[in-house]
Amino acid sequence: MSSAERGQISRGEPAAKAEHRTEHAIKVELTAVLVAVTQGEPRVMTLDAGHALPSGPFEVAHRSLQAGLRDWVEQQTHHPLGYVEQLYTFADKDRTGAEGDARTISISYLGLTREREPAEGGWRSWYDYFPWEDHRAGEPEVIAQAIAPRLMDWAGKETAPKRAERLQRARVTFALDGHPWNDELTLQRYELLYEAGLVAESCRGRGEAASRLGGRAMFSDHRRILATGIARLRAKIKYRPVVFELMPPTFTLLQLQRCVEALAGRAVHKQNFRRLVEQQELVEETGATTSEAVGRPAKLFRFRHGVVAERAVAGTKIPIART
Amino acid sequence: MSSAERGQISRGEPAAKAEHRTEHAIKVELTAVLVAVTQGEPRVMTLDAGHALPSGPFEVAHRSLQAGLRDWVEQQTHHPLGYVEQLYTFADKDRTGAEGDARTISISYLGLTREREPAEGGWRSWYDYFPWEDHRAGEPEVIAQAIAPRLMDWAGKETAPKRAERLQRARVTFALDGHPWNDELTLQRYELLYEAGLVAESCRGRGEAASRLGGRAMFSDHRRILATGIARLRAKIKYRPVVFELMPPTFTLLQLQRCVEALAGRAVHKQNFRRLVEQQELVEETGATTSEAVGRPAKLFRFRHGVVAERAVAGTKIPIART
DNA sequence: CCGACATATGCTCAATGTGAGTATAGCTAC
DNA sequence: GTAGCTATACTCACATTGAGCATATGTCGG
Repeated sequence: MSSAERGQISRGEPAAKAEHRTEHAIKVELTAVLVAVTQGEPRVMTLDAGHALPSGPFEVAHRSLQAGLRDWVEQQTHHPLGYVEQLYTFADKDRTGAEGDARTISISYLGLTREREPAEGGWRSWYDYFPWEDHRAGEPEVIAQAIAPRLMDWAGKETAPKRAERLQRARVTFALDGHPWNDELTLQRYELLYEAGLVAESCRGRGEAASRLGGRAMFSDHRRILATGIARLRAKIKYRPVVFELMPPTFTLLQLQRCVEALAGRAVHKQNFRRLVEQQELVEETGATTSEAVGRPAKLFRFRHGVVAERAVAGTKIPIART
Repeated sequence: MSSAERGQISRGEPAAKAEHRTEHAIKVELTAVLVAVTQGEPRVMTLDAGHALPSGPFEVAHRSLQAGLRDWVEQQTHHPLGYVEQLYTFADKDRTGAEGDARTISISYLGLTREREPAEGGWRSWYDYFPWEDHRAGEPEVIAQAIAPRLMDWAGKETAPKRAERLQRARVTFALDGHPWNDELTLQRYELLYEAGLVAESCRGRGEAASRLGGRAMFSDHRRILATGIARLRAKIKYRPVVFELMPPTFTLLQLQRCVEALAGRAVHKQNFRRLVEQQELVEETGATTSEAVGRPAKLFRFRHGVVAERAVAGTKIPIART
């Protein structure tokens, strides 16, 4: 048994070098993408008239990163935080807005919750920020009308090898020339638009006209963080039963489907959706039915919390239509 | 167009609160899980006689987190860093060893590379640290012999509701009672053993005897970071063509299979593996064949770099045998 | 030169999963 | 009652996947 295994060891080289650091100029910021789905729209909690995500500095007093995040979010939004998972840690020098030369590290988190009644201020549809991401009613016009031609122009400014690469990226991420739409590429799409100078954030300080793509901009790199959160959530609902964090205690299968569709930004085949949800035993009937205004009443279901323990981390497999 | 979209905005509430911070006591550490596969073993680059991962503090002078990481790794290991992706950011107060009360944030990265000739010092099989993770030749004895009974004891110390939960976690993560083995649960298994006090790291400062499970311990929370890297890589090879970052320029399909098996810690069905790799057009023949000592010569292949661009982020689908 | 042996490679088959469509049931509004 | 809507049950073709059999092409010991 080595000394390390008794917890006595002190590391050599790396620890020694650590003494020379100049860490006093590094700030650590915690940022939350807090998501809820209401009235068929995926919503994100914002501050400052929709320009910022809840965030605050990590402090020595915080027990953990998550604890610090919870403190800030509950303080700023007065909204409780349920399911939380870490997203990404950003620290690019040129992306954090006009903050001088101090370095800021943003540790971002995704939070899922049920929007409380009555509807509070900060909730906004995430498609306000990414209109090109909503394909529930087919491909949004902005892609063919504005995005595609501008990306072509942008690629055209380059010469052969680089141009081909730009064209390829545009085709794959925005489903041009018959490529299939991939809902999980939200971040890649935003980054492509950023590089192409088509979002307001990439024009900052350069005095250029803001984009006319229709998406709202945000403070600092918050829109990038939001894109990261959307991409992660879209990927995750396909193999982990996290959708239920966004649902009320009981719900109909159609409500569940609408929730998934809102998040994924695309329509799903109703019958297949039911088949999958039921045969995976993710839900159980409550016995009650809804009495909505119109149509045959639907059975009410609740999430079977048992599956989380049983299959641990198995797989949810939400079917997402491909055409 | 709002002021934010012209890049003029300064955030209200959160920015104001940020002034009260006490960030001077927070250190930011960059840590690398650098992986290579040689002689059929998945290896990780270590320092300090295998007790630490390459790491160093993030400094204001670094262009980005990745740039800082590359600097440290190349300085400490003299080994170039190829493919890199962020893993996770840790900051638990009680997991970073005996460093007083200064808070340390560890931002960890996964790096993939080809081990250089001649074999250098720091490379170690990651199964030295996690012997229970290698199921290529069936379930390792340590699970039935040592892990399972001790976890049962640990669960038995609790009363009804909590005991059931512990038992369930043990069964699912370690494939007891007929549950299938899930190779991606490396981190969950390590965390379970940590909680149960069965790894040396969780006995630190408590004077308890170190575990006899056979796994090497590491400095601070480096073994947890390594577990995170293994889990991520095992998940990723199944849907992204990252294995090729670990392969030489040309290779046979069996070599590729052995590499995947080393990483996943389980055997795969040979014919199905070939079928999948070939029909996905991940590789192309070089025209040459190997002339190994024994057996029919195998065709040599190279990775088709085109697929990365073509299918962007589509899916590799490496088949992993279930029984 | 032969046969044992080892790896490479081609092919089949059953079971399961998945996308898409048809058909029927049970409500409300008029 | 019927139009119109949603709920729910089945069907079907096709792709994917796990598993195994068969054959090809080398080396090696005699």
